[in-house]
Amino acid sequence: MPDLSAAQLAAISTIGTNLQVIACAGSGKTAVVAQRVAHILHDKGDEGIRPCNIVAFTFTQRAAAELKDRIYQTVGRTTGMADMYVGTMHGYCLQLLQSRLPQYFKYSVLTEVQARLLVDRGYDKSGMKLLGLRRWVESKLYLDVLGVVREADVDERALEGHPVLEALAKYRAYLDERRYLDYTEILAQAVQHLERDPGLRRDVAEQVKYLLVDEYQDLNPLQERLVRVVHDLGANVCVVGDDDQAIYQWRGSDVANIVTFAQRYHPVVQVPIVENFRSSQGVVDLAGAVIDRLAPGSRLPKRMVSAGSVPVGPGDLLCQAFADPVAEAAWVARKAKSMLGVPFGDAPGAAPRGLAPSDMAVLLRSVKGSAAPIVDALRREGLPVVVVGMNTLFDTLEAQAAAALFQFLAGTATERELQSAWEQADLGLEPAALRSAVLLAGRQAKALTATPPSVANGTARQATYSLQRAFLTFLEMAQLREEHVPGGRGEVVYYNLGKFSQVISDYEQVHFHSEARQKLEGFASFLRYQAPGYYPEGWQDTGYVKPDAVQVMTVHQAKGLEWPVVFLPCLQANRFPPKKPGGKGKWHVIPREAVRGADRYDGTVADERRLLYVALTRSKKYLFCSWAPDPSNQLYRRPSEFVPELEQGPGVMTTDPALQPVARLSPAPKRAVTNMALSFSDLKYFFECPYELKLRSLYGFNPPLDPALGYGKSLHNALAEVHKRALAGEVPSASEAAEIVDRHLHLPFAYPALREALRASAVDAVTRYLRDNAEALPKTEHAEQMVEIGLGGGLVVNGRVDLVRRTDRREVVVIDFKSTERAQAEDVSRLQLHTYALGYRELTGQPADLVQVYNLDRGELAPPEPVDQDLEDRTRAQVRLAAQALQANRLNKLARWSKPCSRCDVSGVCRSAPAVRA
DNA sequence: TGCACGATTCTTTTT
DNA sequence: GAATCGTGCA
Repeated sequence: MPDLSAAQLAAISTIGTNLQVIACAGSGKTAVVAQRVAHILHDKGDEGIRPCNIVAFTFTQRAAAELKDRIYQTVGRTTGMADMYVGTMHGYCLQLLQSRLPQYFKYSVLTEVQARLLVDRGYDKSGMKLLGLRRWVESKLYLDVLGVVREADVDERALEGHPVLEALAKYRAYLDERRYLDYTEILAQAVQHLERDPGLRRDVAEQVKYLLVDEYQDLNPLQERLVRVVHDLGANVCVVGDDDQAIYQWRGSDVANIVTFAQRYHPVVQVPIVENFRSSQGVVDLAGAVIDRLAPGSRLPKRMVSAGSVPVGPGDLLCQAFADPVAEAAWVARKAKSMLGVPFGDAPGAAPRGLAPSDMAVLLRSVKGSAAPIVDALRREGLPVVVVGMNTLFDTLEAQAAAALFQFLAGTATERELQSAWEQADLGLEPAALRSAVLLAGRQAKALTATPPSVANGTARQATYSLQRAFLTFLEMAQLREEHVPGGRGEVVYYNLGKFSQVISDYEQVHFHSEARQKLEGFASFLRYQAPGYYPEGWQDTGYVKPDAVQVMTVHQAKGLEWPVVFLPCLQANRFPPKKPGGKGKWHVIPREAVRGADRYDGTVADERRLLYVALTRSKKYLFCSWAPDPSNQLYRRPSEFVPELEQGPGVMTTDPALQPVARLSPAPKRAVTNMALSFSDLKYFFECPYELKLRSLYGFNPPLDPALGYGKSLHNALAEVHKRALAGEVPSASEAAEIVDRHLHLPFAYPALREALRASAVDAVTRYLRDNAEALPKTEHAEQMVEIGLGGGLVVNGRVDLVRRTDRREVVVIDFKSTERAQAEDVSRLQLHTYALGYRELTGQPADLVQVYNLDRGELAPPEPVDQDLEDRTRAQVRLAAQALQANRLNKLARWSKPCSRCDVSGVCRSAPAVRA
């Protein structure tokens, strides 16, 4: 940590009043926030302030991980850190709902795609029909509209009698009926309960004493209501942000929040931190010149100054024009290559190192429209490239092959087409194996046509047709193996097929009960017409490994990141700023005047200017802007309106002087501290089989939905309620079991007979548990307790302990519940328990004495096992080993077919069962 | 220079 | 469905 500036010190030490930190780009605000947390804990510890009294909101999970890591580094090992909330607002609200309000235990969260599928499935029930929007084609718009109505500052009077309100009510009832929350609903429900529910208000008032809000300029009105209500419950509020970096208005963020904060909260101390420690004087001056052209009234007055140690040199800042995009891309690639090994000092006084590919980024307004020529050129120069967020799934041959399987099963593709799609994909399959997979699919298709749909709703159990099983079976029959895919494409191919498996899951979760033929036909047409548009941007890669590569991404994605070298190409008119999209929009559905500040959704030149400002301030030293007319497209023939001011900006040259540095070093990537948060379930998979973890968590292969799915969780939730009530001093009696089970039982995929059977066994289990544990329950110490184990080096393991209680002899016992739904190897659950014991120690500073497993199906408490230091050390070492394997992407298959393989749902794409192999 | 017309294109993304 | 381009005409 470098010496703190006066402004930074002021921000850190102001804890007595509300605080607004106006943090310019590169002002070291993460460090400031972390230090402020440390200061609060240190200073207010005597007054009883503990980590659990502090809540910090970030905008993204990535930012949360970074902040958390920084706090850990700054605060050091303090007990109870797992109780400090550092994360997104959505995460906090969900946790609030699901830890304090039992009616929410059984709810699950829908992704955007799933919400859309659900709306299309229930066109009428979802309320969409009321607005006269077209099914499938306009469901995205419908959800956008519902988002605005729930998240914006809506003028109720202007909307009175408008059908959108009725539609929203229907949509909410529909979600409720299916026990779902969508992202907006998480916030909306939490805010509503916080504003109205006295019990919850009391709890939160008691708990939250300090609230930190990062990226405050990006909050929308609903999120601001959350901050307001927590403040009104007595929390000290500190908001950190920079109005110049507000780039999410089109999503409803309201800069007015940050501009008027001091008028709306009091008392408030405002601390501007205008020193930029990141960039050279040249970058700071250029960015300053750009942002100073914003209309003065709309921003907080400030002037960023350079406070870092990075020197400026001639040719550091360029803004060039090229003949066409290909020439531009070629220059970018050549320049990037020539920057390799250029000496660069990361910190004042630090020995310079040679720049590596990962020190460079190419920032674009839109990856989709502009990335291709640049990525090609970089690859041609032999530079490793990572493109974030480009949707390529349905363009890949393997995804098309997977889609062909379902087209074939649905009768919309021929056997020939199926076979050839898989041959085209070139996955290294044995012809005979592929042939047998195709033939089996053919037999399945035939069987489906033979069964008339009318028998579908017979009284007997209708075997549900599983799309996922069809997919996995096909892959198994075809004997697909990652290591047999030619050309080193195994990892990519598996990643894409894993994503496809998630597409199936999304569809099947919503259409689970459809009759086989209908389900197939529906899915096939979904794949053909909808899916490419439903999955707009590729998912962030989930790998833990960060390759040393040039990053290509959008400016939005670059927010909060920094590089020594930044390229900002494709500065064309109609691209940056982009031309307005046409089509039916929100304002065709809801009247503009009903939404306060409706204009901000549309995007203005000012927004684009802020976006440009964000792009420029990502650079530490080298900043290469450029544009070129695109002769193939009449829209993109002129330069962006920002190009002239960049060209005339302070210190900018319009041709590359191409000065060679005196001495080049060999490229050495900055040793990145990779923060890694592992969940207990990751660890569980890892210890069972590292490759299973890879297939499931990294690639995303999902098992077929089980009709009994949700039973284990329901039981778990029922017991969670029992324990929470016990903690509150109110132990339920065995006669309440049925009532408790009914509150928590949620079996979305069970047919009626199964549901009844499972309900009966759940009531049994809970009754038995309440009866057998009547005396032990009052000794509950923690239920559903979050624990966290810091292993150093940015590595954190977190999870939730089912139950901690005291024995008659006052020993602390950590208990985990098991139901046979997902039985697991003995040694794995032992390890898990000992990890929990470690977590308990980190949480309380006290060791746990015993660990124990309670089998819910049999109502049996296994003999307790003592925790000893030696076991703890071994567990710690083992967890660290797992993390290292994950970081190194060393997730290998088990040596041979073994017992876990027979239970593994995804073994079909890993290895053959012994019988088949013979 | 101003206007009508047809052709061509349509971003950003977290939870 | 609408924004914006180039083209052709007055």
